Amino acid sequence: MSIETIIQQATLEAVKSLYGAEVNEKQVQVQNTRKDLEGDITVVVFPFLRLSKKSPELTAEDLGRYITNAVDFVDSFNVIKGFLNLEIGKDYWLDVMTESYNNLEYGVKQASSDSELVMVEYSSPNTNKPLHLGHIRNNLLGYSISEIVKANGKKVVKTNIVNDRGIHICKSMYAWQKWGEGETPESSGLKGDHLVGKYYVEFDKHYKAEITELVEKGMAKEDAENQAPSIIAARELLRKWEAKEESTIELWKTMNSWVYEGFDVTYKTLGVDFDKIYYESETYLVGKDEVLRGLAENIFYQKEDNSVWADLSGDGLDQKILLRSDGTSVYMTQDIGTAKMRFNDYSIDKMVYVVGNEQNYHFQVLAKLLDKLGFSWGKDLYHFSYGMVELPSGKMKSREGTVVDADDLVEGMIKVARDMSAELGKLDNLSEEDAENTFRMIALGALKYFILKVDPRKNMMFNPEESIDFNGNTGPFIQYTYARIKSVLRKAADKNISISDKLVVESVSVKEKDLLKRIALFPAVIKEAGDNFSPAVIANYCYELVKEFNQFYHEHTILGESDENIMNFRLVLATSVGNVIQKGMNLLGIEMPERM
RNA sequence: GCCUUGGUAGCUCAGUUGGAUAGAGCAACUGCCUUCUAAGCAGUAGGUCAUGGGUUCGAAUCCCGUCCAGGGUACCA
Repeated sequence: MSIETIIQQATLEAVKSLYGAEVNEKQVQVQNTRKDLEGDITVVVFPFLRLSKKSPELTAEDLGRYITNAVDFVDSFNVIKGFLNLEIGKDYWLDVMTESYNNLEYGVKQASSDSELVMVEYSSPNTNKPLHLGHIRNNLLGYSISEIVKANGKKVVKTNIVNDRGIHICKSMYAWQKWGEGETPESSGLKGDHLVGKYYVEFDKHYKAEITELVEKGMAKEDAENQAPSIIAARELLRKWEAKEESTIELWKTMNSWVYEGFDVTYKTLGVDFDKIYYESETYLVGKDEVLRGLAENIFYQKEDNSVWADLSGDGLDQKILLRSDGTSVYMTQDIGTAKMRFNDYSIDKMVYVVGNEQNYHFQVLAKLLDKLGFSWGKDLYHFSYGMVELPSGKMKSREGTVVDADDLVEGMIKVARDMSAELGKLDNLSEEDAENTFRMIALGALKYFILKVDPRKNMMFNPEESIDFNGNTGPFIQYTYARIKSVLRKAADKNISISDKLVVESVSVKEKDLLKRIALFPAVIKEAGDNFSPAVIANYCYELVKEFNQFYHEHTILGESDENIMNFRLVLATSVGNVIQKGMNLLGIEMPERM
């Protein structure tokens, strides 16, 4: 049980015993004591004043005396205004340290066979262009919350729904047919997804030019957009695809396979993975069947032009189209099919969709539709809605060439890590392979931390000019501290200093106690991150812990300490800090280098 | 128009279920490498928490209004 809970219970008892009144747990506010004041844990007594009918000071005195007597861990107390500050004895802190020292999984709950099964959908790329910075945020968030949910004792299935069909891929296919001259990833030296993306851009260029030309000839813009030769050709390809025309399917398969090879490289670089991948080409017909069933059961209705609609006006939403007048599927239809397949494949207790906040409305509607179709899990789906990544120039737009490509970004960061490392004269005695691996860890640590430390719900700003920092509140700062801890432990081992968790110390200093307070908080932090689906909670926690350790590290010697007990204590403390930050950063998908 | 999310230091961001004097990093300026790794540490400066009201012992936090910005809004995904 955490110290906060113990104090909370004790306060409840105290109020009951002293004033004869029951109070709600929520009225007991327990918090960490301000740094500059005496004490460790503070109880706010204002809520009890009307029960005690005394001044805040006297009420706090009453409670302080009671709690000090009742709880072994509490050594003493002081009162400032309406705040009761309790001092926790060293035994409690030593217990926390021993636990976090011995248990590498400290703070983490293990899943059991009857644990809840959570499916997390993330990434969900289109196959017509490479991944960019926005996808990076999606992938990192999806991977990280999967890890965090696991750490909260749930079973997790990571899934990816690949949007491999539709007009967008046909655009790339058409452009490649027309202007590609048989170019392949091998012949061009381009990564597969970049090659296909190149033809998507090529398509758009010609398409735009055709529209301009038609408009100049006096056609209305809307008509021009529908009658430009390129778009007509792309639609023709889509029709052939749906009719399973052999050469079209063949081309589609080939180009998609190029893209998948490219994506796999990017996923591997980012360190994300999936347990199960779905393809919309395999789910959209399932969705269509479900919609037709809904129509037969009068859940949906059909208009004169044969399009199928859902009326959600009774739920405070609008009319929503589910099948076009030509009978083809829309995005929503596919999501219904995908959901059905998933719930057939797994006994999912909770479904989480990691999708940008521009689709908030879509998922509101999806939940309602699934519910109407009789899927019990429909209304419980959780849309993990994250904000966009903005550039100083505004939104990322592929047409305007303002997208930040995922592969380029990572490549650039590795280069900066390498250069900076050389400048600082680090890692000179490592093998080239080990050094390269470390640069990669640092670069990705910087990128991942930069993205995950901000509240996922908010839009975030990324300035490519200034790029991502390696100093201050960053991933590398945390990795650096970790590497130094490892270095101390290596040196201790070299000197044959054995570390024991049988701790014999007279007292715990203020700085040491601050560190132990943080460590004691770790299980609660994991829970909070899990409850709120927020990697940022973990990131900011790790930073605070590391910052405090760095201050400690500069003020105290560890290996040079003359008192053997104190040296042993500090080695255990350093190890505990190392364990906790490694675990925390791993929940963010960030690897920790032994040296840097 | 309607729905929705946000606005905290020059910039990027934290800020626990309403609690004590508003917190970091970057950028600027000052110190500190013969001391376990200076990707570090210590310090200076920088704030009308968009704005006006309300709720109460107490508001960046909760409620209402206003301004500004982002997103969505029926055959794109």
